[in-house]
This record gives sequence, C-alpha cells and structure tokens, in this order.
Amino acid sequence: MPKPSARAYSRYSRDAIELLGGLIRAARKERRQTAQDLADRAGISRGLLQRIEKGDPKCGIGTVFEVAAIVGVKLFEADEKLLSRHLSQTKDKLALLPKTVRRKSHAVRDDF
Amino acid sequence: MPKPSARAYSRYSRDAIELLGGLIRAARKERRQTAQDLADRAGISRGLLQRIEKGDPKCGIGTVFEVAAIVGVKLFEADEKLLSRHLSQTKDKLALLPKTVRRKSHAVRDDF
DNA sequence: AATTATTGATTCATATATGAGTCATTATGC
DNA sequence: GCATAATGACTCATATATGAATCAATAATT
Repeated sequence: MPKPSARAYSRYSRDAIELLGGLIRAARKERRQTAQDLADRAGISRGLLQRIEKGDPKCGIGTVFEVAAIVGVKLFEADEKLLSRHLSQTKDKLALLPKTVRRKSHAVRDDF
Repeated sequence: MPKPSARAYSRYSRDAIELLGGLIRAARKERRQTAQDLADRAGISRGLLQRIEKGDPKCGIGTVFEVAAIVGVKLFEADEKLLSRHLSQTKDKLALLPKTVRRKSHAVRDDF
C-alpha cells in the first residue's frame, strides 16, 4: 500500500525550512554548543532538535523559532525592536482592511 | 490546579510568529481571498488557518510556511533561486565545521 | 432593511508529533 | 591508540495538534 498520503509541501517551503534548520545547526556549532545542551536550553528533547536541524516540516513553529532565537538566527532579518514595530504596523494595516472578504464565485482563482 | 505547564516561548519568538501570521492575513485580504479558499488551497482546515493567522506557536512550521508561500509572504526575503543558493551555501559551510562538538563542562554557558 | 456569506470561537474524536530510551557509529581529546 | 563524548537513526508510549462540525455574531451585497 502506498501509504494513506502524507501532507504535501512546495519546493519553496521545503527549501526555506531546510535552510532555517541548517542555519541553526551552523550557528550552534560555531558557538561550540552540544546538541543536548541546546535542546536543554530550549526545553525540548535532543531528538526533536535533530529533526528541526534537519528541516522536518512537522515540527512546531514555536519550537523552531525558539531554538533559532537562542542560537542567534534572526527571522525576518530584524532585531527585537524592529520586529515589534513591524508587528504593530501590521496590526494597524489589518485594521484598515475590510473585516471580511466576499467573493462572487467560490471557485479557485489562479492569478499570476 | 494550575495546569501541568505548557511550553514557554520567548517574547521574540512569539512576536515573530504573530507577525508572520499577521502578514499572512493581510496578504490574503489584499488578494480578496476567503479564509476557506486559502485553507483549501493549502490543503488544511479553516480552523487551522485561523490559528496560523493568529500566531499559534503549536502549528507545524511546514503548514505555516506553505500558507505564507501561497499568499506571497517570503521568509528570508529571498526568491526561490536565491533561496536554494543560500541553502547549498549553508550546506557547504556545515561541511567545513567540525562534525561533532566537545565541551569540557556540560554546564550551561552564558556568553554575551 | 433583508439576506447571506464570512468569520471567530467552540467542542470532540482521531491522527500525529513529541519525549524517552536504546544502539551503533564516529570523532574528539588525551 | 584509547577512552569517551557526541551524533544519527531508530522504536514506542503518550501528549497534543488537527480536522470536522456547529453556532453566534458581523459584515457585505442586493
């Protein structure tokens, strides 16, 4: 049996996740930090850290981002201050956009 | 009972995840796309998309990145080509770093 | 103003991620 | 070269995320 069918991910997503994991692993080694040590700090198991560094799409985004933050891998290429500013800007922008979106046809539209 | 204790996340991680979710929601609305429609395209339930846009750290990083890619929110601010290049560069770099890391004391080191 | 789609917030059952443990292999420091 | 720590790759039990469904509230068309 070909297995019930796992979830599918685009090439881009897989690359991005794998890249993030690689950056984490590289950063950890540059700090000469043990996998077990980093896992302890992040409050996760060594096995999970292994999957994160390998780029497993099933890992929780919270744990991945947490580990990344610990070893100094910045998401969005933004520091803490810039990040929170951007966050509030996005919230403001969302307040301006229409609360709900209405479409004539429920069909899938491919525009690109 | 104060509940067995959920996982803890740093401020930075929570902000980053929440920002990503907000960017996704904003991008979706700008495209005038329904939550149900985006969920269908990503192959996930509307409920999960709701949590992603809200910034739930427990969501799988694969699904989050996938949704982000669909609405055009780029991580690493890099397009597909640049991304894969960066990916291989990171792999090369990892090949140079020592395969394993050895520490004298297993204690946690705080250097900053 | 009336109608209807969209959203947000639930609940619950089930699929699945995670932690813990083990083992073999490899690299490091002495 | 030896001793041993670190890693990678498993297994399995259990905690937990996810899908499905429902309901109320809100907003957008006509």
